[in-house]
Amino acid sequence: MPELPEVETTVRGLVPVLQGRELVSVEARRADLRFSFPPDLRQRLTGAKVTSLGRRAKYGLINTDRGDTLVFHLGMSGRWRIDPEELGRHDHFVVETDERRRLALNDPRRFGSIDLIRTGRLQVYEPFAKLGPEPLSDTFSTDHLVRSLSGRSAPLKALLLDQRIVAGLGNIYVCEALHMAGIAPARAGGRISKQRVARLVAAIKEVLLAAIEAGGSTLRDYARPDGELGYFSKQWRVYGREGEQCACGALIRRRAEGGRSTFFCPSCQR
DNA sequence: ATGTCCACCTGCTGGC
DNA sequence: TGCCAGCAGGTGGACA
Repeated sequence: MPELPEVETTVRGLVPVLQGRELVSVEARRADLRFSFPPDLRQRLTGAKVTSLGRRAKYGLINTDRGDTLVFHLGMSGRWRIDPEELGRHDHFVVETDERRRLALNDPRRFGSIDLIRTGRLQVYEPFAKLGPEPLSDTFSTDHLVRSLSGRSAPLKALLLDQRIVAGLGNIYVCEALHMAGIAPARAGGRISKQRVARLVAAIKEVLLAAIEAGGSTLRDYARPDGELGYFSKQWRVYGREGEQCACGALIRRRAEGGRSTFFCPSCQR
């Protein structure tokens, strides 16, 4: 379930296991995730101490005292398993700490990735270079979004999924934020009043914060091998609710666009 | 440049 | 019960 809140929750879940710990064992069980990591990754990580963890957009960051940052992306189906009893065929990357805690990056579809980057070069790291602002930062403002949408004819929903405009939103939270802001997903990006853009910016921040909060309370579900959805899935107002009643009474609709499903309320989203 | 579609990969669900 | 189509949280490349 990896959009920004899930990655944030994952990173917070890794902190107690990894922060300040030495990596005594690093095992790559298969290298062909979305792309292959550097061949010296294992050597550079083994014996290194984790100094801190972080997140950029949907990427998790694990910093070491050797000046390297392990960058991971969970793709569609990735998650970290904490202290798995045994390893399965989708546990592609496994580390063990000096406290004998074990972490396995599990990703059946292998759309995720890991990479090892010099920490000082993260800003010029290619996948990061084009990313837009963090949605929860002050840089992500009404002015920024108005500028980014200006003159664009693509559906607003598609533009919000563009990580160059705002980094970290995915299909679920875009649907939820648009519903919260009362804006139709198909509306052209450049044809939304500033006032409504302001409402949208607030809705995006609100829905992400709420999801992080809910995720934080279900961290254990997250790390578990069965990979259940966090509690926030129970708070979805439109996502996954085709045919159900919106709070306004109308029926929620689903529309497929470019291979993705959009859920919306035709009555309160205009 | 912008907009749109598709491939990448595996697993699960629902309909027949 | 078994099979198969359809669908799934992301990303980036191809194309018009």
